[in-house]
Amino acid sequence: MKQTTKKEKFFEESLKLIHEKGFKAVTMRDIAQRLDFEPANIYNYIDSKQALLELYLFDISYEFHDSLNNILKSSYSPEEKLKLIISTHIQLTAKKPYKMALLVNEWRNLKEPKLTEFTEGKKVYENKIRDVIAKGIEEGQFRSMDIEIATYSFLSSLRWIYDKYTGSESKINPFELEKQISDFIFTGMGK
Amino acid sequence: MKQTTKKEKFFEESLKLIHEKGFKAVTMRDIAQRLDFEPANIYNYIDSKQALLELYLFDISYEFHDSLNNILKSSYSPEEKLKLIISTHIQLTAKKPYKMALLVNEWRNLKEPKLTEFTEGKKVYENKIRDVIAKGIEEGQFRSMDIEIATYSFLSSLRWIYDKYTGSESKINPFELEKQISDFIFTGMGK
DNA sequence: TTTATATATTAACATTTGTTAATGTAAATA
DNA sequence: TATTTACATTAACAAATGTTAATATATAAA
Repeated sequence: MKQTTKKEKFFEESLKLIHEKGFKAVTMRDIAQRLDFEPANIYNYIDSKQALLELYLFDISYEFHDSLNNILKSSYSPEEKLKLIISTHIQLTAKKPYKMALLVNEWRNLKEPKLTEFTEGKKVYENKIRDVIAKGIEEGQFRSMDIEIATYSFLSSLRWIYDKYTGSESKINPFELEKQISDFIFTGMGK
Repeated sequence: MKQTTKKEKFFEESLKLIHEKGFKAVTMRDIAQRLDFEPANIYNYIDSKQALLELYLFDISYEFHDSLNNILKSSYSPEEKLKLIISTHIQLTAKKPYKMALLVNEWRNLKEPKLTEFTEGKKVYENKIRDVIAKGIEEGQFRSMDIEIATYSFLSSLRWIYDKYTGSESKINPFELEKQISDFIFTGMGK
C-alpha cells in the first residue's frame, strides 16, 4: 500500500509530460491541468521548474555512473565489460524509460552551474567507455579502429532504446533486445 | 562576389544560435543581438520564428529524401545501397552540419500541421531504409536479425555525425569517417 | 535624378510564464 | 480531541517574449 499517492503521481505525470512536449514547452499550467489542480499547488512538491528537471536528470545519471563504475571495478575482460554495460544499460532503460529519454534529450535545458556539472559527468562517462574500448583493441579482442568513432558508435547504439519502452506499444523483451544490440555492436549487419 | 550578405549572415547566425541554445531557448532578441541590430529587423527576412525553423528543417529534410530516393531507384544490391546511403549521409552532414543538428534535435518544436507533415516524412524515410535491410536479409547479404532493431541501429549510427562537423575542432575527413562507420555497421567491433 | 530595395530604428502591444502570498480544508497522527 | 501534515484555492506580480506599426536612411537600379 503506497502512501502519498498524489505526490508520486505528480512526479510521474510531470516526467511524462516533459518527455512528450519537451521541458521548455511544458508550462506549470500544463502540469497542473494534467493533474487536475491549480498551478500554485505544484510548489507543494517542488521548489521550481528547474529543480524538477535537475531531480530527474541527476537521479538517472547517478544510476548510470554507479552501474558503470561497478562494472569497471570487476576483473572482466574489455569485451565482457562492454557486454555487461550493454546489458545493464538496457535493463535500466527498460525500468526507467522516461527518465532515460530526458537524459538524452533534455539535459541542454539545465542552467549553470548544473549544466557544467552534468556535461562534466557526461565526459567522464564517455571517457570510461573509451578506455574500455581502447584496452579491448590493445588486447586484440576488438579489431583495430578509430577509438573515438567506435566510442560514439557504441554509445549511439544504446541511446535510442528508451523509445522502445515509452509509448503504449507492446514492449520488447529486454533480453532479446540485448542479444540483438550486442550482435549488432560486435558482429555488425554483415555475414 | 556575394550579394545580400546581411541576409545570408542572418540565416547563418540564426541557425548556429538555434543549434547552440535550442530553438525554444533562443529569443528574437538573442538573434538580433548576435547580428548587432534591433529585434524588429528580423522581420525584414522572415515572417515568424516558427517559419525560420520550418525553413531550415524542410530544406535539409528534402535533401535527404531526394538523395535516398535516387539511391533506391538504382539497381545496386541492398548492401551497396546501404553503403551509398552511409556515404551520401556523411557527405551531406559534413556540408550542412548545423541544419543536420536541427533535423535531429529540433523537429519536435514544429507546430501543426508542419509537425505531422514532418513526422510522416520521417516515417517514410525510415520505412525505406527498413525495406532495404529486409531485402538484404532476404537475399542473404546481411545476417538474420530483427529488422526493426537493425533499422534503428543503422540510423542511430549515422545520427550523431553532425557533432564532428559543428564546433571549432579540426574536422575529420569525411571519407575516413565513412570507412570507419561502414566497418562498424557491417562488421561490428569484434574481430 | 528619380525610384525601388535593403536595412535600420523606436516604441509599444498583448500574451505567456514562473512564482509568491495568503489562506482554507480534509486526513492522518499524537 | 488537538495538532500536524498533505493537499488545495484565489489572486496577483514582474519579467520575458513574439510581433507589429510607423518611419527613417543608405544604396543600387531605372
